[in-house]
Order: sequence, then C-alpha cells, then structure tokens
Amino acid sequence: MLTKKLTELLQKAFDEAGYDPKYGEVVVSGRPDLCQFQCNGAMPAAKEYKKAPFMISDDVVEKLLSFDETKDYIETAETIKPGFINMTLTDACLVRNTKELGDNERLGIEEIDNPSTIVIDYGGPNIAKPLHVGHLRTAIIGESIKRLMKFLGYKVIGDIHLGDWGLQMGMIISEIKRTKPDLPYFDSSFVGEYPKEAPFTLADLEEIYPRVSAKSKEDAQVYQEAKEATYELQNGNKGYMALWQHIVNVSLVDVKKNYDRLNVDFDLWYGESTSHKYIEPAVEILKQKGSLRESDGAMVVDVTRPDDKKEIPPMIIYKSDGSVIYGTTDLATIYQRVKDFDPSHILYVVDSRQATHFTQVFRCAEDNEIINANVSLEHIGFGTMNGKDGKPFKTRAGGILRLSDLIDMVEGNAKEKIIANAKERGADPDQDEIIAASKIIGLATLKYADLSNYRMKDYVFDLDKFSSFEGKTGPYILYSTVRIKNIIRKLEESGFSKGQLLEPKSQVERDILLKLDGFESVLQMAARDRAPNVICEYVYDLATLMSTFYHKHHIINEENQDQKASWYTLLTYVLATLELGLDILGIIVPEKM
RNA sequence: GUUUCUGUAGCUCAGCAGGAUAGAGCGUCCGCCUCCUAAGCGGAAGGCCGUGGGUUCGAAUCCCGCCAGGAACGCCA
Repeated sequence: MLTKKLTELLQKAFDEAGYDPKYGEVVVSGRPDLCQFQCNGAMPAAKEYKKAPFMISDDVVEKLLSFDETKDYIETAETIKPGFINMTLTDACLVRNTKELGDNERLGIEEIDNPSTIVIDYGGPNIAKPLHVGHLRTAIIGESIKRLMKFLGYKVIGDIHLGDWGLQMGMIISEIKRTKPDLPYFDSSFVGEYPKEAPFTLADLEEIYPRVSAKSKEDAQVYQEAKEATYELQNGNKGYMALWQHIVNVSLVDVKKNYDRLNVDFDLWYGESTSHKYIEPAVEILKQKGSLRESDGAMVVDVTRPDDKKEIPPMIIYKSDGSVIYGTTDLATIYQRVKDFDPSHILYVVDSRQATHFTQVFRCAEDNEIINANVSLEHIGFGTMNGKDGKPFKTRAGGILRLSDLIDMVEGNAKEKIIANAKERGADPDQDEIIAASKIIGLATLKYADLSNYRMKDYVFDLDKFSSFEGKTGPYILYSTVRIKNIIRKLEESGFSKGQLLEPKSQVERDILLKLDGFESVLQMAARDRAPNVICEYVYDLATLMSTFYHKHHIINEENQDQKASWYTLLTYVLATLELGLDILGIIVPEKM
C-alpha cells in the first residue's frame, strides 16, 4: 500500500527534522488536481512546536528530498499554503507497485496475524414461515461481512441461527393437533417409531402458520394451547419433538433454496433449538450470581447500569408460563459459542429495531461473566427496506412480500432487459443462457442496490431504478467486468501474451494504478465499520475508470506490441480486483452478458 | 415522554479515523456508435451539507441545544 510506504518515509523525515514522527501520516490526496498524496501533519505539529506550520513542512520536505530512497518513490514533494505537504509519485514507482500487487495472490493485501475467530449470526429465518423481504438485508449484509472478514484472514463462522424454538413452533404444533388429533405424535401412550414421512407438505405449513397466528389473536383458547405446546416442546415432549423435526426438515429445504438464490451460505445451520441444552448451565450461572429474580410471574435479570440515560427493561429468562423466549436462547447460544469456538467477536447482523434486545442480552452475558472481557459482542444493525411510500416494503395488496417473489421480480426484470439488449445487438442467446444470465444479473441488481446504501439507513426499494441497467447499479458493474473479460478472451484467442507493465500513457491509466493501490485500505475501512458500501463505491469507481480508459485507448488495435502486452497485463489486474471486490459483496460475475 | 438512527443537488444516495474548490447516479440540457458490448463515453446546469451555538489554525465530518422524520421502549422474534 503506497500510503503506508509514504508514511514511513514521512515519519522518518519528521523525525530527522526534529519533529515527532507521529505527524508523518500520509493519505490519498483530496485534491487530485494538485497531487496524488498529501501529509497534513505540519499543521497539528505547529501547535506543539509553536512554529508556523509552513516552517515545519519546509523542514520536513527538505529532509525528505535529501533521502536517497525518496527518488525511488517521489517525483515531486512540495509545501503549500498553510502547511500541506503535497506529493506525486514517479510513474516508475507506480508501475513497480502495481506489479507487486497484481502478481500477488492476494493482490498485495495483508492477512492479519494471529487470526481470532469471529462468529457471525445472520439470516435468522423462522422455520415454517416463508422467507420474506425482511430477511433480505441480514442475508446480504451478513454474507458480505462474513466474506470480507474471511478474506482478511479471520477464522469466520457464519451461523444462520434459525428461529425454530419459539412460540411459532407451539402455534403450528397445536394447530396440527387440533386438525389431526389422531396422529401418533399426540398419543402419549404411543411407543415405537414415529413415521418417517411428514404429515404435511411445505404448502400446508405455509398455510398453517398465518391461519393459527390470526386465530390466536382472536381466540384466547388457541393462544393458550400454543403456549402450552411451546412449553411441552421445550421440555422434551417426545411426540412434539418428532413432529418438530418434521417441520424443520420440510422448511429447511425451502430455506436453503432461497439462500442459494441469493448466493448466501452458512457454515452452521444451527438454530435457537441447538442451544436449548445450554439453557440450563447458562441459567445456573445466573442463579449463582444471584441475578435471577421473579417479576410479575416471570423470571428476569436486571441489566441496568448506573450511567444509563435510558431505562433498560429487565431481560426475561423464563416467561410467566415457564417457557423460554428468544433472549434466553440467545444467551444460551452465547454460552455455547464461547464453549465451542472461543471467539474474539460475535457479530449479530440483525435489524436495528432489535437494538434494545441485544443490549439486554449482551449486558446479561457480560455482567454475569458468561463471556469474559476478551469477547466482544456486537450488534450490527441495519435499516429497513421501504416501499415508495416510505414504509416497510409491502406488496400492492398490502401483504408481506415473499423473498422468492422479490427475487422473481428482479430476475424477471433482468430477463426482459437481456432479451431487449440482445435484439438490439442482433445477438441470439439461447434460453438457457438467458435464464442463467438473468439470475446472475438479478442477483447483482438486488445486492448492489442494497449494499451500496450505508447499512444503518432505511432505503427505498425502487425496482425501476435498481434494474435500470444504467449508472451506478449492479448491472453496470457486471457489464464493465464482462467487457474486460471479453477483451481478454479476444487477446487469448489471437494467441497474444501478457507482457511487462509499462509506464502509464495517460492520466486515466495513472488513475487506475492509483485506484488499484487503494483497494486494501478500502477493505480495511469496510471491515472496521462493518460497511460493505465502501466496497460498492470502490468497485464502481474502478469500473468507471476502465470505461474511461477504453475511450482513450484501444487495446486490441494497439500497434505497439509491448504496449498492447502491457495493457493486457493491466486488464488482468483490474479484473482480479473487480472480481475479488464483487466476490466479497457476494455478487457473481458472468462470462457473458 | 425517554432512548436511538437519520436529515447533504429537483429525486435517490456517497463522503463523517477534521484539512485546501462537498461527490456520484437518476432527471434536465449539449455532444459522441465505419473502432475491444452505446447496459457506454465527454461536457453543462444544479448545493449558505436541517438549524443555532461550541471546540479547532481549519468542521458536512467532533461536542451541546433545537427542529423534522423513522424506529424501539416486559413476557412475539
């Protein structure tokens, strides 16, 4: 990374000029018309040394220019107005640096030392309920953060954390009992093997939950039975467990299908139920600490702290009916994760609306030493995806939009565009090609639109805009990337080989070399802030620079063979960078489009 | 009410480890397809960065107040 090397140089210069080296930090210039890199350290240093900033920057620049190694990097270094140190690198340095990055397997990006384990909890779909738009952001953002951390070298475990242990399971079980009381699962005297086949289909399940959920709101009896069933399930009713397993199995097929379409995968397909055997030991700790108390019939733990600005309600461990709720399973899951994986971080990529809940759970775990001080629990919240009315996205009829329907919409839209575009170009792709391309492009449309927003913000889902295929969109970036692939393919087909990277022939080309160097700090910033949107920004910038480049230089028709070979090499570097960036975003690049 | 997130161009959004002239996309206007994909490129117009203070040599960026919008505030997840 060039800023790092330049910072070393500047620190040395500050030091030798008699100033604290800490002022030597170099950043990418905010004024590319003036210089490529800048150091602003002379201005804060002016205070410490009670000197005019330009006197300091003059000293530093003088020292800097006296070093032998400076010539290897810097073309010009000068002091400007109050005390900026502006630097521009030699093209030779840029080329040398680019080669180092491009020829490196990891594009020159450092892998962290002594990697710790990070558990990322995202996805969180509920069993027996179809996935809906509300599940989109956690999946997309979580997947991207997972990939980013993995690439940076952490040992990352992505856990889907299925919602499979709460009241909704009791609702479904009690409803099945009501409609099919003769099933063996409800016969307490039943001995032997329960049937292997589930007594319902996925379609049945998807119909049962909304029905019983609505009924339970009207009918207290129904609600009561659901609660009782939940309690019995959680306490090991054998028939319920067997039925529960059927529900999980049937649902999971569909859940996996949805995540596949989103190019999202998990290392662990655990759920709330997985941790249920850890509830007891976790609660035992709470008891030993004397934290558990009775309140309105429920067992709770207080999680307030003296400097609280807001009253945090106590966390409920056991409801007044004796069953556990998601706070309890979350706590038990922390206990389990610490025991099994010894993580340094557990990241929860969950809707911001659950902030209070996580405050409760985290405090409960910390205060009661279920985790020790080296484990960091972090809620990575995000805003909602809204419709054009500014309210959470709904279907036209006002219902909840299924995730699969959303994906269908986006893919369908991509398909129309592909066909229209092919027609215009006189191309004639076959059906399979069109379908494959529409899936990939649809995915990029959806993911780029989502990830390019800063995650805390709500955003408006506007299909027309996102799939317009123009401007700052997923399809544009794919288009740019595929275009590079096409040129490379043509070069390969003509038997041409890559060659030595030559010095840039234009400002765009120079800008590309500088941009390539900036990738590492972009990834670091994205990781630090858990903010994939900075990667989106970067990928777009690089793609745009490439488009400008084509306008200026024509690679295939280039007569100078060394130049052509050099550009070929450059293309492979840019492609590798784009592909890596897109892969971290969870976006797939097609071969053609 | 309390807490929290958000407020930047007509619209949708970046920028917020403080730095020199605040950036994109869409939309509007002008120009560019005998040449690797025009899903593109070049250019123009468009902004007292919600508001008032403070810190600082320097604030869209940090701190405080206010205004506006969203969200959360005990047995759903």
